[in-house]
Amino acid sequence: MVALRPLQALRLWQQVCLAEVRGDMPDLTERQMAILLTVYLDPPPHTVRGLAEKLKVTKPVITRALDTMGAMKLLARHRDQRDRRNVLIRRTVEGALFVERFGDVVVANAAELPI
Amino acid sequence: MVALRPLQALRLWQQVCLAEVRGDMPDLTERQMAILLTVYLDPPPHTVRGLAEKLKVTKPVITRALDTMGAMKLLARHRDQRDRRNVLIRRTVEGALFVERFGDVVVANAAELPI
DNA sequence: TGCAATCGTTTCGGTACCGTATCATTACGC
DNA sequence: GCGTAATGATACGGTACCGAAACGATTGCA
Repeated sequence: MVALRPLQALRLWQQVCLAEVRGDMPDLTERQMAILLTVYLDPPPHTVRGLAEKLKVTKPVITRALDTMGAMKLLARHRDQRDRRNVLIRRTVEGALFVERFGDVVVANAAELPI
Repeated sequence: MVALRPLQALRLWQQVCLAEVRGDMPDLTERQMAILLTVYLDPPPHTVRGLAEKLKVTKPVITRALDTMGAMKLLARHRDQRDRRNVLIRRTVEGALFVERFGDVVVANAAELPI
C-alpha cells in the first residue's frame, strides 16, 4: 500500500514520461510496456494467447510486439517442447537490465516529489 | 518525497499500463502524455517552442501532437494577441477531466500495491 | 486415419507517427 | 519600407502500428 496523492501521481508520471521522451532509449508503446512488464513481473510461463487475454487485445498485437521487442533483445521466443503449438516468451539479460533501469527512474522521480 | 521501492514502482507502472491498454480510452503516445501533463501541471503560458525545448524534440512533433490531442478536445490552441506568431496552448474541460481521471487511476493502483 | 480445434503467424489495406526540409506569417531593427 | 529573425505549420518519404481475415503447424479426439 503506497499513499500517493493525485497531484503527486500526475507529477510522477509527467517526470518519468519526460525522462523517457528526452532520453535516447528505444521508445516503447504503452502496449509493449504492458507486455514487457507483465513478462518480467508475473510468474511464467507466458504465451501469446495468455498475454492477449490479459491485455484484452488480439493475438497479432502480441505477435507484433514480440517481433519488435525481440529485435531489441528485450525478450525472446521459445517453442514449447511439450506442445509445439505454443510459444513461450522468455526474459533476457538485456530486458532485465532495461526493466531494472526503468524501475530506478521511477523510484528516483518518486523520491523527488514535493509535499 | 515518496518512498517507492523498485518492485513497487514497476508493479505500479504495469498495472496502470494494463488499465490503459484494456480500457477503451484514446491511447496516447508517451510524447503526447508528456505534453498533456506538462500543459496541465506546469504554469502557463505554453508555446510550441517551449514544449519542444522541454521535451527535447522538434517543433513538428509538438504541432502534430497538438493536432491529435486538439481533435480529442484534450487541449486547445489560441493565438497570442501580443505576439501573433505565438500559439498558446490552453487547457480544456475535457482535458482536465481526462488528466484528473488518469491521476485517480494511478492513485488507486498505488494504494493496492503489496508490501 | 481423418478432422476439428487450437496455437501463433502472416497478409491486407488503412492510419498515425517520425525526421528533415521547406513554407507562410508576424515582429523588429535598420 | 525592407530585410532579417522567429514563430508555428506543412510537405515529403519512410516506418511502425492497427484491426480483420486468412493462413500453416500442431494437437487430440472420434
